[in-house]
Amino acid sequence: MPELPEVETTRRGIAPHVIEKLISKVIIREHKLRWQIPPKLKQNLQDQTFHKLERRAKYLIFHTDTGFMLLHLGMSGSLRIVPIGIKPEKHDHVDIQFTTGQVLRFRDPRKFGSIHWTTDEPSQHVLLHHLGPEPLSKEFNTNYLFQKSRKRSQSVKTFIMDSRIVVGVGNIYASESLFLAGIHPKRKAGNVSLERYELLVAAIKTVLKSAIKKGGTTLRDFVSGEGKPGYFKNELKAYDRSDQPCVVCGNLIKCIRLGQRSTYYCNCCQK
DNA sequence: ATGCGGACCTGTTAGC
DNA sequence: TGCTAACAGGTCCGCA
Repeated sequence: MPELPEVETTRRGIAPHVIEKLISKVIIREHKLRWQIPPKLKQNLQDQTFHKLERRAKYLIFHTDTGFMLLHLGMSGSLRIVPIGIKPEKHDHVDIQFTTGQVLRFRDPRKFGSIHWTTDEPSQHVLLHHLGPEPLSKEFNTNYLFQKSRKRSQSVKTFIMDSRIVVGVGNIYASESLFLAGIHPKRKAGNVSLERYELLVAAIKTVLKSAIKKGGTTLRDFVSGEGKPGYFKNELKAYDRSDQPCVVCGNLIKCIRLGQRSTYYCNCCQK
């Protein structure tokens, strides 16, 4: 369930259990996720300690004395803290055990997630260096987005989902942000005014912040290992609401495909 | 350079 | 009820 708020929630949830704890054992049951897990990961982590856990886009960056482990949850990945001794289930691919008696467990049924190791500055990593600004940073502002959008013919929705433009806007929050900003998802990015980009930037920040806040309420679930899905579902105004009345005008929410992804909007409120 | 479609996987659900 | 097809929160790659 990882969009940016879920990744951030995961980071906050697991950090107290993994930071400055001694790693006693690493178990890799499935080496091939989206890419091969580095064969040396095990020995790199053995007897090490994570000093810092950062998030960049949807990547989690674990700092050690000798390098960095980068982890992406893909579409179906999750990280849990469980006590040592709990039997792994079918899609529990990686365990990192600590001398505290706890295990950081990586589960990913669809195997779209990935784990990497780098000794370079993580921002220079081949998968990170091209990334656009964080949506909640000052760098991501009206002028930036407006400039980037000029002469773009693609839809504004696929535009804001492009990680080179801005990171962390996934399929759910793209629909939600455009709804909040009153912009039709199919409109050409180059054809949206400065004034409306101001609304969109504000909407993206508002939606993500509020979802992170909601995610905060499920920290306990993440940590204990029983993640309750759908905790923000009732906050959604457009996503997954096909044929249900728009909360603003009452017209039925529509669903179309854009870039092979379901896209929800109100034909009356979004122009 | 930009933008699109395909690919990677498995689980769940809708439809016949 | 049982099988099949479509679809799911991401994002990289290659081609036009």
